[in-house]
Amino acid sequence: MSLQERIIQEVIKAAKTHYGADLPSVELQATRKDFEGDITVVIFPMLSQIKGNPAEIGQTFGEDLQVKITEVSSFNIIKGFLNLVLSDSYYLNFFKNINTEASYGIRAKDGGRYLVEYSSPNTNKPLHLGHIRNNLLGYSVSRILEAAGKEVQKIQIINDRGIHICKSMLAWQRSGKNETPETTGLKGDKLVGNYYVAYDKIFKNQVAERMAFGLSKEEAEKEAPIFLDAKEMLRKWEAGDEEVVSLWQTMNSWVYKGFNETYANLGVSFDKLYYESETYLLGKDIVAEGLEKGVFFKKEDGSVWIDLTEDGLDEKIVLRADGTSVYMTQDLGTAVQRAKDFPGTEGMVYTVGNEQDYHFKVLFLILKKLGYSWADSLFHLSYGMVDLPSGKMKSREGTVVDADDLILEMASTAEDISNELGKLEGYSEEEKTTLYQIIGLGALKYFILKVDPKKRILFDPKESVDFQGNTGPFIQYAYARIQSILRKATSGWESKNSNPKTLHSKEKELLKVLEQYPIIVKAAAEQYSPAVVANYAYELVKEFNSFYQQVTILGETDEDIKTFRIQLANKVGEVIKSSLGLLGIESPERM
RNA sequence: GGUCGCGUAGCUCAGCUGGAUAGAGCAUCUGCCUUCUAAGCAGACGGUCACAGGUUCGAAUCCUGUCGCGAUCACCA
Repeated sequence: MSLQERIIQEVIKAAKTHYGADLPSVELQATRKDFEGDITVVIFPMLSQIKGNPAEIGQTFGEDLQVKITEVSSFNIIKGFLNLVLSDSYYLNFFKNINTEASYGIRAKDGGRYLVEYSSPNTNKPLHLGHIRNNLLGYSVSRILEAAGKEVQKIQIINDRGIHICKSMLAWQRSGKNETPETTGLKGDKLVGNYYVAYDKIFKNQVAERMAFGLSKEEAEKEAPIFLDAKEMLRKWEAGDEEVVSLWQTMNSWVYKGFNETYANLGVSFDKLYYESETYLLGKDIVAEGLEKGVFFKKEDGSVWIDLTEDGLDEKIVLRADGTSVYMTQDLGTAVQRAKDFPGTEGMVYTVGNEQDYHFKVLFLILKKLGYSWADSLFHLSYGMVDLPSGKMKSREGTVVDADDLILEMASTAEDISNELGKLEGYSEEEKTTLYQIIGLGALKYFILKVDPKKRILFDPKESVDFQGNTGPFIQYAYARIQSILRKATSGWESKNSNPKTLHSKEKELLKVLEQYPIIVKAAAEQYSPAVVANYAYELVKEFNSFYQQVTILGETDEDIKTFRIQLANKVGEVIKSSLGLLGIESPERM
């Protein structure tokens, strides 16, 4: 039984013996820093059960607790708060327990499985900052769920089909230059992205020409020759036209190669890929099934709908009159497919921007109405857009922050700062390059992940991402400092026993933060929120820096205390590395 | 217009399953490198927690309304 549970039990007992009251629950919280103590019992909520003065009630409980629970060394009462001071031996004992634990805070696999879908970009545009947020979130949540004891399958659905792909293909054909990534030296996704832009340019010209002849914008867009050609190409693709399919495969392979490079640079990966071209027909069976069950209904024109007005939503189409799939049809199909591929899954997470909140609400509701037992385990990990000061990023207008460029820029900033500080003598050029990448990415990833996913992020390219204060490098730096100490420490400290009699207040504060780590991991998993982990890592490092500044480690003359401090620093380093790892951030040995 | 989300210091954000005097970072200012890495530490300055009601012993936190910002309400994905 944990100390918290024992305290609660004793308070309930004391309430019974002293006041004859049955407390339904007892509220405990960590004592605020400005007060003396470690754990606080809040007296106010008991006043409905126990009549009396909160201060006197607190006094009674405090006296009882001090006697019954040896770890409680003293107490004080301020207003209705009973602050309990825990003995140093409690914290020393806690440290002894975790000191030998290999991966403190990480739970062993409990047999449950989660699917986490993320990334899933269109294959006609290079990745930008918005995709970076998606990838970092999805990857980090996967790591967090693993740390909470789940087996995680990271999956991606590749949006490799549809009219948008045909547009790039068409523009490539028109240019007649037979350009390839090899001939141009461009990354494949960039090359294809250029053709998508080229298509749009032609399209816009054609629309403008027709509007000049008096057509409305809608009419002009529908009649633009290049758009009609794209539609024709899509028809050919669906019919399996050899030439079209072959070009489609070639251009897609260029894009995949480019994307994989970016994923590798970002440090994200996937366990299973679903291709939309292979799954877009799924879902029609489910629609048929739903019609039979009476969940869906057919309109006169033959299109199939679901009526969600009783649930406060609208009517939603699930199949077109001509029998072809809409977005919803596909998503129904892929969801069912996933449940088949991974039976017994505890949860499925969809990492998709918040502009699709409504879509997922409807999707989950439909699956539930269709009677799938796993429908309740679906979760839309919705996140806000990354906006520029000028507003939304639009690839067609060229107002995007390119993912590859940004990653390079971050590493280059890290290099500039490192050179200025000049602490890397002895490192080879190769080691330095790796380090700049680790620091630059650390800054970028932390910058994005420390923000609550729900909130939108404003990114100003003119103001570069910080490397000081509440940032990734700040946390990485603490890790590097700790490693430096460990390198200098006399070998053998790992296995030594250390039995300091008392604790420095900074040591105690540090141990309190360490004590939180398993709870933080659990909370982050429950909330699907890397931000919880990021804020914890920051708090831990702040506490460590303060300790480091005020307390000497290697200079300590008492061997027992010295060993303890080295071991404590080592443990802090481990937890920093572990928590940064949950964010997909690496911890450098030097910086 | 309907629905959903957000609104906390000049800026970027924590805190939100109700608890003590609302916390950090950046920016501005002041100290600290002859001692384990100054990407650091210690401090100063900075707040009508958008606004108005309500519930409560107690509200940044819960409820209602108003305002502001964003998203969405496609036989696009």
